[in-house]
Amino acid sequence: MIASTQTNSPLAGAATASPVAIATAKLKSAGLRITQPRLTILAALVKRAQPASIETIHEDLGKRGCDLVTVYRCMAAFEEIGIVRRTYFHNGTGLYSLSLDAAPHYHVVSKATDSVHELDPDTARELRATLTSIEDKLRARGYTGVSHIAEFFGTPPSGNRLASIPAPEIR
Amino acid sequence: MIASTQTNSPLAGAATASPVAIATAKLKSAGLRITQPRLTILAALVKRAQPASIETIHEDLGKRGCDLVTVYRCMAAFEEIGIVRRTYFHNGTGLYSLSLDAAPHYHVVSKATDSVHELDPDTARELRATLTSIEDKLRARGYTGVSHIAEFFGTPPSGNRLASIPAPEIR
DNA sequence: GTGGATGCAAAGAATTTGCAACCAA
DNA sequence: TTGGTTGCAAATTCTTTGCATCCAC
Repeated sequence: MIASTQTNSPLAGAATASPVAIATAKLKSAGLRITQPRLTILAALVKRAQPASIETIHEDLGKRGCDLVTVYRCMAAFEEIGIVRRTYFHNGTGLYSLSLDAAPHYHVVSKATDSVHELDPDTARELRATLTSIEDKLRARGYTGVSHIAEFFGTPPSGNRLASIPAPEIR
Repeated sequence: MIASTQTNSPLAGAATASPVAIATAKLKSAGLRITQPRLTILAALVKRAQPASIETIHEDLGKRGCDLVTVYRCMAAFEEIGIVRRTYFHNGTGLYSLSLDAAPHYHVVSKATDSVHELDPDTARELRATLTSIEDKLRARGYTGVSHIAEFFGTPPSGNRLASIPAPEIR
């Protein structure tokens, strides 16, 4: 679904298309403009590769950073056209991550530190299958605009505190 | 797990114990005090029987209502000892619901209205099994204080108010 | 009596909005 | 050119904190 929306993009079929290129193609096809702040934010998201707060993303921007408000607005726009997903920190603050592939990812968010670990592929696949089938069930019942969130919280074992990129697998 | 923590309560084994009585027993065994605001809040939670915002719960209190801040503090305390669960509305605001049984419930939260529908028992059971097994995996991996959230969002079909919300238990 | 709980006010954090200036298409 | 975007400031919303008073145990 996500991939198919860009078949008429100049980058379609380019297996090596960078995440930023894919995202900008989606921006364009959504009628949104490619601006410097957006490119910078996208680059930061790619680099971080895991859910991060608006605040964190803003800090990640560095020299070419834009206003915090712009990050909020961009993330809202990105979410709307499906290039980022929003999840939540244990206290309810929003966490955003790139979602250029159709398959959502799932994470274990540390309650203590701000580290985020991704579920291992097998576990994620199983969870995704379950959640997707429930979404389908809801659509069959007439629900529209169906989405979901699923997140795990916990304190990581002490040796595992490093939120590396890419996130360590948990099995 | 939750049920077993009150085996030494005077109410243990009483199949007819009211939700409020169960909750107060848990408060007592946690060393917390049984106050009028807490009793009123518990009653409101029982009556509503589905996730609600702090604001909504506060409004539900009516005549015997307490300060909004007290609701916040009580819900935090309740969550800590496991008699309520916190989930999230689509925009990230917290939603609380009683969780006196060990099995968490799952909901479809309407993006438009503030209605909340509970998943049917079979679907919930399947989802719960999947999520619980992942939690177990994390504990085996050394994580502590493991919990999760899982929530569905969508716009319900018009007229589908009957989407299996269990009749509110008021005893 | 005493420490936990509450109310009120005030602070804080997260997020949104208004509007003029700006710039991508 | 022109409407989408941005920055800055201010407003909102949600939640937490300080502290004196109060009350459950």
